[in-house]
Amino acid sequence: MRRDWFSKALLKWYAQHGRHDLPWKKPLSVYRVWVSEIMLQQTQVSTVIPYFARFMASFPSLESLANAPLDSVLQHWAGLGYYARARNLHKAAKCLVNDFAGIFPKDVTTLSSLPGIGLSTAGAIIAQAYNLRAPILDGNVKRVLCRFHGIKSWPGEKKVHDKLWELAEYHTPKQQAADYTQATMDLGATCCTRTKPSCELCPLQKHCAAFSQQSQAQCPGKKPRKKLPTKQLYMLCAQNQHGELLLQQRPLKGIWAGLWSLPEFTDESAIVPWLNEFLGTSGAKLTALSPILHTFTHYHLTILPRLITIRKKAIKSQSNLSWLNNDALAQRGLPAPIQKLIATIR
DNA sequence: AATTCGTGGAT
DNA sequence: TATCCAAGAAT
Repeated sequence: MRRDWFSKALLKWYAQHGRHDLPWKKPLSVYRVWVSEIMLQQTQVSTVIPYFARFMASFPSLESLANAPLDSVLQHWAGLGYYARARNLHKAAKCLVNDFAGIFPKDVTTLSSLPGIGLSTAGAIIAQAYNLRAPILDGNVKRVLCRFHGIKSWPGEKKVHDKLWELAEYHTPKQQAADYTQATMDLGATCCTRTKPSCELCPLQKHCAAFSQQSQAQCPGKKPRKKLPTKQLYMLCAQNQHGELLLQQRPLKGIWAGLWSLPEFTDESAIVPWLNEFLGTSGAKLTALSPILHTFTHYHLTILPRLITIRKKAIKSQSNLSWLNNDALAQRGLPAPIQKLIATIR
C-alpha cells in the first residue's frame, strides 16, 4: 500500500460525504476557525453551533474580542462548559493584538504557545485557515488511526500517544491540507463512530486492520476508570420583595471559575449565621427544595437548594454578592445546573 | 503521569 | 440507570 493511499481515499470520500456546511467555514477566516476550534474541544458540533452564532454576533473580529470585558466573554460561554477555554481565548486575543500585531502566526510552534491552543488545535487552525500541511490528533483521528492500524491499547498512554502522532504525521498529505483535516474529523464523527461504526460505507475499509479482524469495538482501548466520588453542597436561593435573586461570583480558580452562581455551603447550619452577617437578616426561615443531581467529568454533585424570601438590605461591602433581577441575570454567565435551578423558582 | 477542568448525547 | 466520552489543554 502506497503512503498516500489513506489520504487519497479519504479525500475522495470527503468530496461526496463530508460536512461542507459548517458555519465556521463560510465565510472562512482564521479568527472564526480559531474560535470554533476552541469551542469544539471536547464538545460536539451540534452543541457548538448556536454558541458560535451568538459569539460571532457579539465578537465579530479579533479586535472586538480583545477589547471586550472578560465577564461578557464568560457570559457567552455560559452553559458550554470548560470555562478556562473562554478565559484563555480572551487572553490569547489580547496577546495576538498586543504582541502579534493582530496577525495569527502561521507555524504550529508559535501558535501553540498561545493560551488554550495545544498542538492539535494549532494544527487544525493552520491546516483549515491557511491550507498548510499540519497534522492533528483529536479524538476522531485517534479512533480512526487506532482502528486502521489495529491499535487496541489506550491512547492516554504516552507510548501510544506518541505512536499516534507519528501515524498522523505519516498519513497527512502535502496537498489539500484543509480538506484532508476536515475529512479525518468528518470520518470519525459520522462514519468511524465510537459505537456501531458504518464500516460498509467507509473509504478505508479495504486496508483497515480492525475491520479485517472485526475488532472495531476494541480499538482504541478504554481509559481505566475509577468510581466517581460524590459531593454535597447546600445552595441558597435568596429572593427579596422585588423578586431579585442573590448571586455570588465564583473565585477565578476551581469549578465554574469566574461564573455567577448561588452562595454555597457545606453545612446547612452555616446558612442562617451567614445571612445575618452579610445581609443583616434575623429570624430567617429556610425552605428545602428538591435536590439536584449533576455529574462532572470527575465527580457527582448533589445540590441541596434552600429557598428564603427576605427584605432587601444593603449587602455587606467587600463581598462578591449581588441582587439581580431577571434582566440582570440574563447578562451574567451562569453554570448550566444553576440556570436550570433558577428557572424552577421563577 | 495523573488531575482538573462541563455539559449533553448515546447506549 | 450508569457509563462513556466528544474537534483537549493546563498544571
